[in-house]
Amino acid sequence: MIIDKLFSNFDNYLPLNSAERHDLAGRVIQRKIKRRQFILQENDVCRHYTFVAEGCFKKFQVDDKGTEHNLQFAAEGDWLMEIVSFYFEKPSRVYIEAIEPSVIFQISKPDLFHLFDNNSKFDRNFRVIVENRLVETENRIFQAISSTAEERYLAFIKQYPHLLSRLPNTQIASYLGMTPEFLSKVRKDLLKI
Amino acid sequence: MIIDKLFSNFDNYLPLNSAERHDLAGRVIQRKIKRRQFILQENDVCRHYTFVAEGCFKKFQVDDKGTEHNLQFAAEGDWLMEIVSFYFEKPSRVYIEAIEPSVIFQISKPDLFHLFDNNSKFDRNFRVIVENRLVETENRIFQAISSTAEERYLAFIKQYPHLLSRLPNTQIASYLGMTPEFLSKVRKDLLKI
DNA sequence: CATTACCCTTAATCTACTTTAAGGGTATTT
DNA sequence: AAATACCCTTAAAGTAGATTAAGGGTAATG
Repeated sequence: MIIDKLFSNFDNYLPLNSAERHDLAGRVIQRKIKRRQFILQENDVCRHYTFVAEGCFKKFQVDDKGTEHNLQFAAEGDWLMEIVSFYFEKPSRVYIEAIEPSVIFQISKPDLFHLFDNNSKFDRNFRVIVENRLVETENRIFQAISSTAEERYLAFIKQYPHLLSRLPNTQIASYLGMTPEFLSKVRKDLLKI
Repeated sequence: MIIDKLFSNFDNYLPLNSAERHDLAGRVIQRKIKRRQFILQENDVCRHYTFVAEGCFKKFQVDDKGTEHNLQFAAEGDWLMEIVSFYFEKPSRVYIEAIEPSVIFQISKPDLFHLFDNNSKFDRNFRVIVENRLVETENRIFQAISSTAEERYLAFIKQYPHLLSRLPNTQIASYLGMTPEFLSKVRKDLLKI
């Protein structure tokens, strides 16, 4: 069953017993998402926490010139959200779009808060999910302000080897904060060594 | 009383009643920190969540060449932590140093978990503290990968006007990912317009 | 009071990265 | 099968920002 991927994700934190799994299953919605389909657009309110069971998404923001900048990729086993929009019901500044045909589980704010109120293990688990995300973003900031384009690309390869073959280089360049042309040069120079 | 600054910080989330304030007060340690004093060094384990009641800190990471890169400033009312180090008791990769004489409140992991276990309001509040931090870091990533040095400096002025006069430009340049010399140029060019 | 340690600025030179333009390859759609 | 939309690469020219070096100002320290 595909929902087992959701259950076993919690084994990384505080694992759920069968009653808790049942509670969770009753509160999530399973959805099939096509390639190029958006599950969140700018100015919409983010109504769900999303767990990716299969496939891959990109979360990105668009600047004044209309250029997209990827903030996060999320593949199998990853969580996705736009926190301010979700908790404060503000319009989202980001888009979330499927890069591959995907299967996700989504949970709404009322359902999530119901879980929080009935069992503090959910509070704890979702705090850890956010904490993990914070660790990733702080690492990225350090790299963005301290590394060259080549160093950032090498760090990406090391951290996300499973994504490398699945993503077009244009998307990786956007994530790493450089142009696709320059990424192409970086890759060529690395082969020479 | 200076501890009221800690209590009233929670008014931004779920405010504490007097019993909860009493519980919290019994679990935090108040410390006076001198300018240039470190409260966390690389390779030490981060044993506390820190709340800044007075003064200002910088959290930074050092690259291979020995250059410091500021990840965060924390002044009155801000929270500071090195999440991975704190929760997993791993050696910290960052330093935290006082920029001004400061007063802080610190809470250890056992004391924090005691609060979590006895009252889920603390779980909830500390989740929101981490969420707020995540929002800030995601905004910074977007700026780091999409903006010029001038745009990043203008955004900094707008977001942290209270820090501008308290920090030397060398520290701001390190936070924004540029050299102090170039920040000086950016500031000069802005005056001309 | 003298001295050292920062800190800010300016300017010349250098380089990492962007922009623009173009050509060929491979999916996706019709 | 043709047409369109992506995608990757290369290369020339342009620019944002780094590096190096130097001078002067002001705050911390003996």
